[in-house]
Amino acid sequence: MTFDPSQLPSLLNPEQLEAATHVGSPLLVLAGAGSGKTRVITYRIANLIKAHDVAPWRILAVTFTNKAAGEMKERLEKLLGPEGADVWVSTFHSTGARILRREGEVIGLSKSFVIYDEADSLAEMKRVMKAMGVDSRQIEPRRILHRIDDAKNHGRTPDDCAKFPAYDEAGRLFPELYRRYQKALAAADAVDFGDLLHRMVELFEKAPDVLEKYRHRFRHVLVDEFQDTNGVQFRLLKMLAGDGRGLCVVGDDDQAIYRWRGADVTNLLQFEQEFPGTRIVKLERNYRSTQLILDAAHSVISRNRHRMEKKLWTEREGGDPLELLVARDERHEAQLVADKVRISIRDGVDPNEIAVFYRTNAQSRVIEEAFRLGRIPYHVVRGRSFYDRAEVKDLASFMRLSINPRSDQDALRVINKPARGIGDTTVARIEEAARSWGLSVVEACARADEIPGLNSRAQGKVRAFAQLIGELIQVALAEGAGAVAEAALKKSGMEEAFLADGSDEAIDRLDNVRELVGAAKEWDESWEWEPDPADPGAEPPLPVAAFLEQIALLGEGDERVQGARVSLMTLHAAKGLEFEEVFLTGMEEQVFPHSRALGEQGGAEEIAEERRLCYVGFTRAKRRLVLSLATSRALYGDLRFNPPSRFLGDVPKELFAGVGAAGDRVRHQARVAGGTYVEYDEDAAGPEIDLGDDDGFEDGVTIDYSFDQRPQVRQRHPVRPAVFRRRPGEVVEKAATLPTLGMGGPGAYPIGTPVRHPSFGVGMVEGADGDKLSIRFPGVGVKRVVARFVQPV
DNA sequence: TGAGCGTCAATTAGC
DNA sequence: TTGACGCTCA
Repeated sequence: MTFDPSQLPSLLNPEQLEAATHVGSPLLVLAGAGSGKTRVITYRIANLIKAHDVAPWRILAVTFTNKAAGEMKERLEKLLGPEGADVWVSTFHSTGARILRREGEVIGLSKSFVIYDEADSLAEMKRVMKAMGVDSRQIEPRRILHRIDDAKNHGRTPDDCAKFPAYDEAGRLFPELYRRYQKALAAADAVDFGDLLHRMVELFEKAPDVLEKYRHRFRHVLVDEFQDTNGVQFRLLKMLAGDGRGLCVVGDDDQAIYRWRGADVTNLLQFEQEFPGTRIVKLERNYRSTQLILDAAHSVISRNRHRMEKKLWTEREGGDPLELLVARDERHEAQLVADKVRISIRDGVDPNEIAVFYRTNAQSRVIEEAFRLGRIPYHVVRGRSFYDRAEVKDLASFMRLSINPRSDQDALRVINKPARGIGDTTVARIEEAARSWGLSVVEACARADEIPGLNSRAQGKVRAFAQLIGELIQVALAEGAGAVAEAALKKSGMEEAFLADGSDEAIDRLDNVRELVGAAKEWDESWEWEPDPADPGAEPPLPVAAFLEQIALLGEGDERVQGARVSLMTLHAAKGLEFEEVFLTGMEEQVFPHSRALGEQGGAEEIAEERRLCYVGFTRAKRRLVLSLATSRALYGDLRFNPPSRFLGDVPKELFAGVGAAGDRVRHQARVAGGTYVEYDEDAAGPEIDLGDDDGFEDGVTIDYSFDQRPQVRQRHPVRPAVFRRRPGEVVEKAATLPTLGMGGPGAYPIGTPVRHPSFGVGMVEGADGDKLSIRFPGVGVKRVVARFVQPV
């Protein structure tokens, strides 16, 4: 139970030991996949406390996800007992929330500010745009929010942004939108996720004494997944860590897969320059996978440039060869995977130790279907689906109003939920009144009789809403989170409305909100306010407030565990996990690497990131790695024939089982009905594609996949592709061949074909895309119509 | 208010 | 193909 530092040499390998015990200079731990980094971090913390007499509350350990933070806390408490609970282990964002909650008054935040999630922010931005008269169809609110987030990640205020030249309408409006958005947040006493970091910088800059307090307090700062840090996060770290003597960062540049989210690997790559005197420790010994899997992973990742050289090794030599499943199409692929999984389970593999990965969420559908059909228990690992449900958010909004009635966002969300006769017009009048009086929506509602334009019936309903919130406030002041949740559910009429509806869907929703009530009650039982040793005078927050903070920042969290099931997830979601058997599906160009990374806007860095993603996927596997691809795939409504992923080609074929392995030359041959042949050349980066003729079929497409000239798969695709594409969006062939769809009968519509359309008359085919034809009709112009609506003339 | 329909677009997703 | 969104009509 109690940790003894003298045991460390027997618990850790030499590199881990150094990482865990080195003190006196900044420390960068390059921790390869499966090298035991969490172990190192926890032992390091334990060692600081036990061997160096550092008070637990002087240590700050930052992670990216609540899950990681939770696991670390748990381990620490196991190692150190109650003392472990005094270490600040939290995400960047919770750290921000915690400090802002305490000190935010300096920058105009009350102690009860709310945290907006994306949906809240989006709604707020839409309102800002509307108020400014900006057409939200012309300028996407999402895009603006993204830019705001980006600005915050770089520490830029609206004024800073105004200094940059604007290239378009959106750019011209941006600073003002940003400014007004921030103003709206401030008025609502709210912050968004970006603010939790950005405003902390603001706080530290405005109040050096506050910064000094925390800098002095946190003698040791540890950061996990350091490759995922962005600009502000690094800035905050630098502020807190000073010269960096107490700073220890742990990360792996090969697992940097969040550049698109603002993460900047250069934080890691240039850490040494930033903090001279940095000690670098590499953890290359892997405790997870077989050597064979590591070799495969290395063959993929080693093609990236600009990486910190490292190579994983393990004592688990050899291992089972990789497997490659080549399927006709995505359904077949799912089928093959399901079959293999079923066999594994039958042979005794724990379903919880099996995972299926894919690049995009859309791919999960067919896999789920195959699993359902095959009666294989599975679950799809997603983000925070529970708390994102509309009904759950509604109830949470009521709860937020109970501690912060100024949050217009929440007020507007639930003012008519369930429907209580406060329509759009009434809401608009309330908003207008609130604006002119400088009051919040709830405050304005309380003065319903003074709002211009409301008839007495509307006044009554509006006043009742204000009263409802007033009652919830009373409950919040006197009782726990559970009581508030329950009161909100009952008094708002939500429960009644769901029951009155009675449909399966309504009952389902009711179950969800009841679950939130249950979660709040459970929270009340287990939560207790622990004063911070460094700040004993702080007064405890209301239990509801603490609960809401928790769920605002929480992901799926403690997902209710329900028995043995196979996990389905995206590659991104797979980071940090491990499984005995891993199935990596969709190993095709355009799918993985994703077309977005290959297209015009995709550069070398995008491909490199896809490659890292592949590396992450491979290194999740402990014992067995199965890769699969589909030679044809229905995507965005039409059929694509994607060559095998270049990542397959990177893996030496000796690592694969059976004849014909990846890395061989792959040749496709296809013939399209209607006499249209498509030439398809690919550069050497991907396998060689050759779509020729000579399949002997009248229509349909035949594709040969051969590996080293030995035919592996030869099959006829019964569906004829409308168009072949070389790159997304680019029509390669001039003629379009259409599937047999009703009226037109089999046949092609080459360019120049005259056709008749029931409403536009006779026109000439100019092109095709999917099952749509572009046809020029005299006097009408070019129309895109569904092929089955036209007939050849 | 909500169902129904046309249009448009189409990774990844942490807090 | 699917899904989200905004608009119209009952």
